[in-house]
Amino acid sequence: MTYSEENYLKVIYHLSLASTKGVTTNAIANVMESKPSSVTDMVQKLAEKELVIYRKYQGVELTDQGRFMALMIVRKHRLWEVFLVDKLDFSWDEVHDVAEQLEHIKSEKLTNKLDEFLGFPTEDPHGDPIPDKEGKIAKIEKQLLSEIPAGRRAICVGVKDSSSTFLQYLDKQQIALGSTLEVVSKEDFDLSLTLRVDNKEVTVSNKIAGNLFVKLI
Amino acid sequence: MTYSEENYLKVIYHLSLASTKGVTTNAIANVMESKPSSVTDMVQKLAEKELVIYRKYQGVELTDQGRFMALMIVRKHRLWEVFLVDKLDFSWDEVHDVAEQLEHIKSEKLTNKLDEFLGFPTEDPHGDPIPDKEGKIAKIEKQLLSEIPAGRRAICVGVKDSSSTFLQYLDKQQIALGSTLEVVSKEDFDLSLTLRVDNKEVTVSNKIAGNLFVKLI
DNA sequence: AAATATTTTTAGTCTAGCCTAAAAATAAAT
DNA sequence: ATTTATTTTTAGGCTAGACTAAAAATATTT
Ligand SMILES: [Mn+2]
Ligand SMILES: [Mn+2]
Ligand SMILES: [Mn+2]
Ligand SMILES: [Mn+2]
Repeated sequence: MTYSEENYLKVIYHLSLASTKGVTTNAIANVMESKPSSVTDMVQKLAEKELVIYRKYQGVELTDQGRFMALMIVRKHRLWEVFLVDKLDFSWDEVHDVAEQLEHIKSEKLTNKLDEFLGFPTEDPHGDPIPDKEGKIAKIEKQLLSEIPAGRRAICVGVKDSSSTFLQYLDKQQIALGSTLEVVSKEDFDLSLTLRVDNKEVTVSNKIAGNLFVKLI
Repeated sequence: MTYSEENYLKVIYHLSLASTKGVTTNAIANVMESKPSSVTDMVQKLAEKELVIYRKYQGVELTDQGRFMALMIVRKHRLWEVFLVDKLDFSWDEVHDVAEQLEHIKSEKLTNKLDEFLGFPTEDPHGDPIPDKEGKIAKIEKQLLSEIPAGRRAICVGVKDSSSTFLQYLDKQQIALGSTLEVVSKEDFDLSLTLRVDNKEVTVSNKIAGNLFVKLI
């Protein structure tokens, strides 16, 4: 498995979570910031290796083997993110690019020892679940903050967008995983929300609320 | 800097320690398990980038910039080896291959935070010195065990060969870094040595003794 | 249903990093 | 000082993984 093949598998895995149909060539190209023709090439190679099922013009789906490989990459990515934050004091907006590299290190022993060293974490610093060594991944109970009606309280449990601009915005608003958010009111006009966080009121746009995962309490 | 360029620089660095002259094409090809023609190719690219000085048929030497880059790769390699042994309970014969991968991770912050997390170690699990972030590397005082005369005592401080067969042999003989070795006698015929280690006597061949670094006490 | 737009695939190129085989330079032996 | 052996370089090829441009298939409008 090359570095590049691993990246394709991971992207296909993430895209396949969003839709039940086959993952399209263009969608992959967009995420990878490459060209559809390059994607077609690679997808045909992955099909040769039986990591995906490919039918011309119909997109691709992961095989069981392909999904397992993708999950192992996701596992490594998220474990390394935990390592960086918990052990090396990185902040949650600094870990992604380094984890993109570390996820390709090939050593089962390393992955499993790291998992143990970190205390078998179940979630990464962004609230995403960490697959175990068998590829089992917990389904985390969560909704988007934008779907919560006024008057309800919820705990922040994850982010949909984990770009550093978004994460730094949350830091500035003092919103972290585990924070309790009360939806004070919701504007009909732009769907912006007024929240109470730590006894302070903040207003966030619908776009912000649509990228924060919460759990009602 | 590609993965491959980094490997070349590192190999050139290691070979340049052994001889004062330019590092030869064949020597590089041997270590890299590749062909001299491939080496010539790459060496010309590195010369373009001013990482080495190359004169046809005369071998290469690192420039200051090239040496610094090589040292940063060596630094990462050895820090990761310490991490694997100290934090993840790898044994000293299991770390090299994984460190070969980890040494290519590009993040100064990661390297320096890791260094700090490990308590700024000065040596790796094989007794090799770890360059600091400026590229300074301590010269460790050491001799080969094969050069120690009978009757003297010495502390084991490093290995020249760090193949897992050799390291496992040392484990079996209960020789570790820090062990005190007394040279009880030396055979004239084959230069084999009888040592006292932990009040037990062991006989080791000249080949073994030629791969163990010690410091007289 | 036909026309138009979009998506996807194919065909052909390019570069990095490897290779083999042949030529050129250097080193060693006679 | 030649001849012979070794080392190194050049020339030409191959594959992975990207690209552009053109063709083919599918989706959307009219
Ligand atoms: Mn990430
Ligand atoms: Mn994450
Ligand atoms: Mn090593
Ligand atoms: Mn080492």
